[in-house]
Amino acid sequence: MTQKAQPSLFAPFSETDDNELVPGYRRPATVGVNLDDLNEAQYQAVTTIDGPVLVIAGAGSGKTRTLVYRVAHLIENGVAPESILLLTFTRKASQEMLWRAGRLLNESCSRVTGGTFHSVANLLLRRYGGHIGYGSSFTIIDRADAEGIVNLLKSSLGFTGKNKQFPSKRVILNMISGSINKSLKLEDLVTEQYAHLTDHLDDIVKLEQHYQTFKYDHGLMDYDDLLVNWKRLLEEAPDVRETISRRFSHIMVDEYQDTNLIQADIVRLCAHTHNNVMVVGDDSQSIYAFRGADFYNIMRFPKVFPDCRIVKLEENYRSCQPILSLTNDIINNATEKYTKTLFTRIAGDLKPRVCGVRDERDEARFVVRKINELRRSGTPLEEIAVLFRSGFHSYKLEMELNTEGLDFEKRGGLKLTESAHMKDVLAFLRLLVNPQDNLSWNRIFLQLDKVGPKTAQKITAAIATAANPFEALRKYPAGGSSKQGIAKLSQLFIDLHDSGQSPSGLYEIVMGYYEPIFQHLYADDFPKRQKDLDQLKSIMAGYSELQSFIDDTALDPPDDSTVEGDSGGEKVILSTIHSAKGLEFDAVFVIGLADGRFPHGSAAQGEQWEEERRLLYVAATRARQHLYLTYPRELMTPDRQFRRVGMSPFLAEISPGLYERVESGGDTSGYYRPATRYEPPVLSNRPKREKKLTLKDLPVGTKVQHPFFGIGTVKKTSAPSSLDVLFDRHGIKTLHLDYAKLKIM
DNA sequence: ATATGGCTCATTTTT
DNA sequence: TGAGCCATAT
Repeated sequence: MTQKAQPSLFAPFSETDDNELVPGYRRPATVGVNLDDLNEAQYQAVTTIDGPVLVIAGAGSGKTRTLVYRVAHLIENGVAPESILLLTFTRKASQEMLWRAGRLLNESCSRVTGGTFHSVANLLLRRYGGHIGYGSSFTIIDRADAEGIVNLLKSSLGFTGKNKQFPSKRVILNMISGSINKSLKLEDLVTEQYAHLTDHLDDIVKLEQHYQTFKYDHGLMDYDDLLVNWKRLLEEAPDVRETISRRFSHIMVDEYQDTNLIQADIVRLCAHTHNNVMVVGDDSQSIYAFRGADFYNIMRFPKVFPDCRIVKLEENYRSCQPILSLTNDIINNATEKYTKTLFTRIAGDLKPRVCGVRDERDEARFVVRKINELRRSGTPLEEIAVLFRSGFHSYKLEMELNTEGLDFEKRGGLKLTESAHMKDVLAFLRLLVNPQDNLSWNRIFLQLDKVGPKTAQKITAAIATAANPFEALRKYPAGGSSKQGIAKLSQLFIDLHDSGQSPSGLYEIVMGYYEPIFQHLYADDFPKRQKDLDQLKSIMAGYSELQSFIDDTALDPPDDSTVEGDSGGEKVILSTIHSAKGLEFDAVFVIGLADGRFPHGSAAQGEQWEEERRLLYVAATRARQHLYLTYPRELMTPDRQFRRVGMSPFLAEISPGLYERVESGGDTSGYYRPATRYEPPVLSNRPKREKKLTLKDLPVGTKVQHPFFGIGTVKKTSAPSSLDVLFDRHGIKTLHLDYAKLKIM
């Protein structure tokens, strides 16, 4: 279990180590790596101290180990840990890597700088960015905020949802981000990749311009700006470029196939004084093309660094041969491939299992049963992972795990800071840092009674441009019904301003104001949400600067597991495939391998299709010993209809000899019928599993159990068949008897 | 004119 | 679950 000791992954810069290479640094006698553990190719990579190195590495070939060992080797050879920069791609992977490094390198590791491109960009811009563009007072916004802005703009520009064809805000943001990362004009990107949207080109371009202006006007920055500004900083401020390049004498990049052009440029610029760069990548695992990643970066690397050394890692140290044969087969079906045949010496002859299941519920039960079997035979829960294409594919499984009492940790999907109540609280704090932050103002006004979108926008427009928005708010001539609310709000900001408190002190003041609103707004489930806020409080306690807290929450949102900490440890990992990148597990389930779900329904033939295939490759190569691939034969559509679906084409392509088929079997509930005699079920004709409950069976005060919400008490019933139940952990829920699977306790 | 509640519909992936 | 739309309440 990875535990973050501090909110940031970094060895932060201290005020004194500004640019000179830690004079007087004495290298440790040894940091304790044994290079005999390495194979020839790994040894080459590890022991190269100077000059550029390109490492082409297959799945499970010990990339991370190679990188960590190299760090150790560098330190043993007199390189100061402070001057090593380790760039990785995803948060989880970078945590995992630093954790491994920590075990090996002990105290030396805490002095290595490491993290994602975005967090390092933030660090450097904060420190050196004053020279350029934005200056130092901006608020970094996350995806959800960016969507909010686009939303706002869509309505103010008159692009309402009447036009079904108009792309969703998410698609628009992907386009904007894609065009930046690929250094393409938005127009070109649309014609190339979103041909079906060419009709809306003008609107999209207009929206994009407004989006950029909006951000600039309100001192906001999104993820892409971070990288763009980092690059600008390096290009346009020679003294800073010099300083940074000297500061980090050795740069290493993991998952290089996932970098985009900007990131490749950044690496080149950072290394310009020494060329001590080592990048590690695998073109078969490129799954971020949708946001501008370009695996030709790998091909280009030798051109950018002409004297570079190329090392290939082809031996797999992770999976047993049957798994490897299957994953090789997946990637061999690719239309465009760069040959690299992996082999292994790992023992194990268990073939991967492919299992067709009736529907998601059956799938969930199958997975839970297998998890229990694995656990009985000695596999710890945290060595078992269930992977899927999209966040919501695991909902059924989550319910099933809950009823079984199995703990799980979900990765990917909604972050803590993306939930409404967290954004509410953060909005107040953000305004203290950046009073121009229009979005946060808007959010806060909307909380007030008798204030809707129109009024909120009016007030925001009136004050956010003022020199002192707080003062402007105090003087704002609020009309009739909303007057009191605004006065209270104004008073809050005066209190906050006068207090001069630490972040946790500010939190207390904000909560004094927000608590009643909070309980009113989320009347049905505020107890559960309250826990999140308590977490926020404990996180904030670790900060002395509000600004750095705001930045970290945008870039590196805390997840529940790191904060709750000592909740027992043993947890199954549920993860989107994208978030599972770079990790490995003894047993892996890949679920939802149905046509239309994987590959994702809108993936076109061609490059998108190939990326989906690589995605399956990434998923399957996470497994060490046990690999299960399941596909439901029937899925629920959004309108609660069941639809028959086929097996994922990728699964169908695999030679049958490479896997073993298993039946989902063992389902004793009686409603399972063999798939051979399949008939499209009609909901009302289904055999009833239990006698149907009516309201007469559930008078007020009855204790009931719900598969997801747990145990609760009936508070109110209303004809014909709905009832309010108070659950311990989820507050009051209104349930419908026809759908809710309630049991009387 | 604006706020609010009920209804319908669709729902990628990440920093 | 949220976002958009429409009808009704204030």
